[in-house]
Amino acid sequence: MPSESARSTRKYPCERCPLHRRKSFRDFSDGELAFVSAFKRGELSVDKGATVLSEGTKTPHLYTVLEGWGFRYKLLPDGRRQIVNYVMPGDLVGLQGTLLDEMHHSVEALSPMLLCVFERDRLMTLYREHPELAYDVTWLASREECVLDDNLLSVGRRSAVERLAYLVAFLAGRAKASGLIPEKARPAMAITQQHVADTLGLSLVHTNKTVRKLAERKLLRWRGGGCEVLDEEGLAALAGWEKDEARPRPFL
Amino acid sequence: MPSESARSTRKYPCERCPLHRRKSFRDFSDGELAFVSAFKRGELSVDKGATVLSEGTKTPHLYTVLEGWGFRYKLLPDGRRQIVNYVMPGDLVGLQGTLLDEMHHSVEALSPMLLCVFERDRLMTLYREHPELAYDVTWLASREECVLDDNLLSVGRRSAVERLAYLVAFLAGRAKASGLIPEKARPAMAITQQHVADTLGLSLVHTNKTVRKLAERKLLRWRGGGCEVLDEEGLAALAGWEKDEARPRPFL
DNA sequence: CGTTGACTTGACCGTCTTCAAGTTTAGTGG
DNA sequence: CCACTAAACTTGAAGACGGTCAAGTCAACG
Repeated sequence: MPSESARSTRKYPCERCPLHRRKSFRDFSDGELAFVSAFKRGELSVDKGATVLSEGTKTPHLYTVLEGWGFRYKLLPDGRRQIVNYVMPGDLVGLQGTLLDEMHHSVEALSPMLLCVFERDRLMTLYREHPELAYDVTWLASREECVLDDNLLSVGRRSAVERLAYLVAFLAGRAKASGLIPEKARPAMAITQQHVADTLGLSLVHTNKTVRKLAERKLLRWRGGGCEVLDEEGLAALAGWEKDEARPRPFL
Repeated sequence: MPSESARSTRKYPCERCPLHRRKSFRDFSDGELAFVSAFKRGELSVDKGATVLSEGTKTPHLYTVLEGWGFRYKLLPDGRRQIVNYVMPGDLVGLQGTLLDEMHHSVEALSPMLLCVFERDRLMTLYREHPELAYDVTWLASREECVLDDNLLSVGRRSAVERLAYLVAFLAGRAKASGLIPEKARPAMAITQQHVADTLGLSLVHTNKTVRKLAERKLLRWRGGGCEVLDEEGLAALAGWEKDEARPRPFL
């Protein structure tokens, strides 16, 4: 039974999608679930450090992150790198490549990742048959835009200390909401100071000294190749930022 | 005849929409034209310097820029301002406010502007009845995301001179494609150095000195309250950037 | 002809970068 | 378990880039 065996290579059929279990994500109707289930064409799992999507290429795929996390980045010809955002469970990856024909950024895994695979050619079918889901796709694109606006404000107008505080609070908040890290425990994220530097538009050396400053103020701690958040509210206050309340959000 | 007089207050009925005339914008089918025509609820014209949309508010409207241009920006509590992008003819304004419930940025006019007014509550109808148009809306959101990625790369990783070169080339390219300025003539944009500073994440003083440097290199000229582009390719080369070819793009 | 907003300029200072070492940690094979 | 290696993190010193302060000039407008 080939179809059965093909099915069985999937870790998660849509009915048991790990995202549905989380209260921060919205529910599907039966019709939607059936459609998405058929829309899903497989799963992609990649190692930590692997490139998921590459600038300048055209993939036939579109993904939703199921497990793990990674980052989106762009490079200048001489190698300078800017991380523009992070991708976490529930995020749609590669939509730009689908709509604009070609990827304008790359995506790399920060941990082992599991992604749900869709086919870009069938996105129009989704738009035709499930307007509510199409609306959700636009919602996701719009929220990404909103996050980018915030990041731009940060990089353009905040000092190094404020930028770091904002980034850490932002990542911790999203990681909790997406189920990447437990909601109750102290947030901890496996990330390198080089990544932080490339996100904030700072040098590695200065990033290190800035981390040190926030550690002295007992707002965070750096240990074992990762960042531990000690005082989420203190960080947010320092950045002059308030997290918007987490209402159930859509996903595919 | 009230309905007649209501109609006549419009400068542009959709059949004579100034955007349709431009080759950089795609064509509507008859059905789409009819729908959009009914979707349109009015026109909004604002003076130079007026606030079109305000962070934290909820408008019942969604707009497409017909004439003029403006900028999107965010503020920190202490007044520091970051301009995140510019809006030009054909751009959809206020989509975030529609999907995310509340505006997360403000929009201000850089010239007198004329905007086409839609009602946010009817966007779902558009998604249900015209999937192709819904797809276009997502396309627009996706392209905005792409531009923001580029701006973030610029602010985070380019030097002041490179940043300015990139911005000017970027604005000139978009202004021509959107019909804001004539395609043939030397591009000139009425903008203040304070706006440029707030876009690039620089101080006004340093922006001025940077403008001066590019002027010495004969790449641009500042005169009469605006910026004149002398060497678009030289600017793009300096920024390490290449403009993507202009294929017909969607709009509402 | 005085006021206002935009642009200029110079001097000084601080943040952040670069360079050039370190040290610590985690992973690997003996 | 230990030695070896590579990657990540740390630290200090010197200097560049960009910020701040404080005066300007200039053009447009009433």
